[in-house]
Amino acid sequence: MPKLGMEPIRKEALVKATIVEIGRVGSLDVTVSQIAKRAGMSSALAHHYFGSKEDIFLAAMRHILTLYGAEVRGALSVAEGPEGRIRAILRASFSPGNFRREAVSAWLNFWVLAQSVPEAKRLLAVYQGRLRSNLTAGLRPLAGVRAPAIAASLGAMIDGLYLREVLKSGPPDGAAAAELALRHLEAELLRGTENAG
Amino acid sequence: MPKLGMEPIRKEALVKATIVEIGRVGSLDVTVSQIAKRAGMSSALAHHYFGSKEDIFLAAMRHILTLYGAEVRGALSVAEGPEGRIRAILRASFSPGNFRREAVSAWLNFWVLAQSVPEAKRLLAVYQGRLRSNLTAGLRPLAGVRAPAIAASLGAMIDGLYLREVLKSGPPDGAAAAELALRHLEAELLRGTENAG
DNA sequence: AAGTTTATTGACTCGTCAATCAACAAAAAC
DNA sequence: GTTTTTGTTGATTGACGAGTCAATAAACTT
Repeated sequence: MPKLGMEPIRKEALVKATIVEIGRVGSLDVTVSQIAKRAGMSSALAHHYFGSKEDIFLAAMRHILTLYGAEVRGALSVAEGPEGRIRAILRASFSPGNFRREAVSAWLNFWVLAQSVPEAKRLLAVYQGRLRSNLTAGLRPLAGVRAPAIAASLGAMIDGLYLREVLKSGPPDGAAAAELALRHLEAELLRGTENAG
Repeated sequence: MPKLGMEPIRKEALVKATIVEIGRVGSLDVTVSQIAKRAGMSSALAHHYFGSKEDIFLAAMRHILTLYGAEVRGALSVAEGPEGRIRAILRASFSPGNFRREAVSAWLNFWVLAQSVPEAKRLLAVYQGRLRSNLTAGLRPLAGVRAPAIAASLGAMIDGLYLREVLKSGPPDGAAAAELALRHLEAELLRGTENAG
């Protein structure tokens, strides 16, 4: 009993199933059949809607990036003042959702994927560019011309803290990571005032 | 004409070939046959010396970690003074060797591997522990009781800068990354003196 | 010299998996 | 009401790959 307009529904189900499976296995070694089964359809249908396995992965990556982007935008929309905006970005970056097994596996594997799949690399560049842009905008009133430089180092700090938190044994602590990032920012701003004064 | 004592030679050749292949492909999707071929032997022999493909990967990971450790030790051995020791660690961490394709792929994939293979996770923890310990020791004379905290953030900064440098388009610039890490350190130390004074 | 250990590989097994295809079903268009 | 479009799957193909094994050969032991 084929209902019409299934395509977007099926695609979304496949994307979500892909992320879950990657999280379950911890790598990209997931079969199209596994994904399709979790999404409640045959593997043939997965191939029908997405042309290939790689296309499924890329769609999943876009979805993860979209989720993250939405989280940042949501946090920014209720933030007040420059420091509030920076805090909002940190809160979004270190939110519990980003530490769920699926998200962690997704990010780590997308970094690997970016090594060999140009489109994956492009997507990651888009994400990094947006993060840098958001940080720079938030920092401008606080750091003036030094905003871009501080945004760059803060961006690296965010990635590094995330990686640490994710690789360490035991439950990740996003709040602690955000705290450390803020301390880094404070230190950088402090040097700015010293140089300026 | 089987010469005796081939085992260590074969194993080393396999480990190096594994790293090269991972670098070439950009992922762990390398076959034992590919590795064995590059190492100049049959795949059966690879299975003979290492029990399984996973064992080969873990040996390769140990090798990468050993290389990195040796680089750090070498740089430390000629370093003078606390700041010199920190600089040495940064120089080793951002050395050109760590930005070679093989090393990059190795690190990224080992992070992924650590998600599902406990031994891989353990090895990464050893590496992180050593880095933290080295940084803390070097920072002690500069930062006193704040040394451990600064070491933690500097460690995250190192990983984050490495990741950025590795994921960005264009040739990586280890020197620039080391420079940013040093600036971060300066900022942290500056705050320390302010609080102390 | 007979037996054991080490080195080595080609051939093989057994499984898996991405991708394709033929076929079927229902809705829409004409 | 027939044709076309959309949805769907079971079955199949074709390839590949990890791991095993029997067989061969050289060294070392006794």
